[in-house]
Amino acid sequence: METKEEIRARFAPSPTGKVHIGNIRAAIYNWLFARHTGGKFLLRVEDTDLERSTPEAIEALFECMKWLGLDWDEEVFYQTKNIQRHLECVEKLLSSGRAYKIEKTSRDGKTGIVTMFRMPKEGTIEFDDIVKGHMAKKAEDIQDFAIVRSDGSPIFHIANVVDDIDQRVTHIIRGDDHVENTFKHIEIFKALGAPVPRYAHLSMIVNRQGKPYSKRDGAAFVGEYRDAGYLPDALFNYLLLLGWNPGGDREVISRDEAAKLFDLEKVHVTAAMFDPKKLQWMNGEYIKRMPAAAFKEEVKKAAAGYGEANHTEEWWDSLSSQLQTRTKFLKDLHESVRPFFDGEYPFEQAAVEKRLAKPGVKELLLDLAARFESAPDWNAPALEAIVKELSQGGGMGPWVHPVRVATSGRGEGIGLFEMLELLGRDATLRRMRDAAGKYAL
RNA sequence: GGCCCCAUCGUCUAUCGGCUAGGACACGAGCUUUUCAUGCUUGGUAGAGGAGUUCGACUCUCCUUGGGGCUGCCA
Repeated sequence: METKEEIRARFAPSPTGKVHIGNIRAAIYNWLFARHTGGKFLLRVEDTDLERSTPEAIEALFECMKWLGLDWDEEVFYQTKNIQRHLECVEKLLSSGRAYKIEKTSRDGKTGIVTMFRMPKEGTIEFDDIVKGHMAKKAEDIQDFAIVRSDGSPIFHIANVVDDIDQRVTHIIRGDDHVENTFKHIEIFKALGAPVPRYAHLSMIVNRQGKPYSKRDGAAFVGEYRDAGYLPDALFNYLLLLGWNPGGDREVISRDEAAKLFDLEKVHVTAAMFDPKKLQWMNGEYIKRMPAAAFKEEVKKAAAGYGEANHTEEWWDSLSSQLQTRTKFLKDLHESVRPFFDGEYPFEQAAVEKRLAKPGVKELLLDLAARFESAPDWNAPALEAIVKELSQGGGMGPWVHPVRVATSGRGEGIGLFEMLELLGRDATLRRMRDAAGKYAL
């Protein structure tokens, strides 16, 4: 009886300081596959490019993984620590005749001895890709290729395969750009007497022109989305949908649910175009679905530094519930929360011109301030009743707009009367009168 | 050039031979509304082209066209 093989998937980026969204999608699919199957998700750092693989770059990679909730199993595997093994395996290939040394001249004109891997000269190499299906290629169509440089350092092909053997990787889920390499790598696995893992090649994320999405097309790195205020779960969900869906019409899918439903076989073969608009929508969905308490914490965080007002929890609850449906990005909170606190707040030029710098507005504000002052209760319904009475059944716009700009400096925000309630009587009256003097005609 | 892969609304996609081709984003209209949103209702837009298989093809086969990938002492 054969014991059931443990599934081991891996994400093996070379750290460059920034993690590309296409790359992280591969990480997401690996993670999902491992979590779905109950297998292991391994992280291997292919840090053989000493120039770029700085400690900072590696740290940035970890950070990005953590931000997206991509926790890995076992210790991080560093490719540079396995160079001895790579070279040992090359020796084996050399002695079995599957590798040979030859003098070559590189593109930049330097001549030296490199070690080449010998491909078979006839027959076909084939494998069943979990997403692309059956793949076959005539051996004669693939050239022998270098595995050790003239300076003695192992090249990607051998390092990658040996590491996969040593990490006992059973499933290789990676970018489409590696399909051709797969035919080569399969031969190395065989030549080394190792079992050939299963492969799944993911299509690329492309731009409007159908070319691989790059930094020229917009934000291409995970860090940029974090800095722009995207929620990690929203990015995760959006990237997940770019090439896979659970069937039916479900779109907003939690990480756990995705892990439950994920199926590599249903991953699309076709390239997917990146749509920032839909990502933005997805982010809004996640903000709307945030637990109220969590959102309130974000509001408080955004307000930190605007002066210490002793607001009650009810006050914060009210503010944050008003804000939650109108917030597209958490980082916008810092600005939208500003008028609710004492101290300077900016007046938007356009809003001032449109709503305050008009004849009659000064009297209107002063008159309304007086009426507000004698309001029996300071709450939204009471204030609304006052304006409603003034408007005599017509629209409340002529009163509402100037008051909003006068008290917040901006043309938009949460419901006006809710805002005034939160602002309180003193601040509201003071601001209305100040603005009447400063800006209104 | 050679080899490999791909092809449904503008975009992401559902469909696994029966389709009046469904959903989401984006866009338009409307309702709700003090603003901005949310919410609700609603509109338009798709199977690259050509053969074949079949009672029946978006779904299967072939060709054409178009797109992408690879073709390094990069990964």
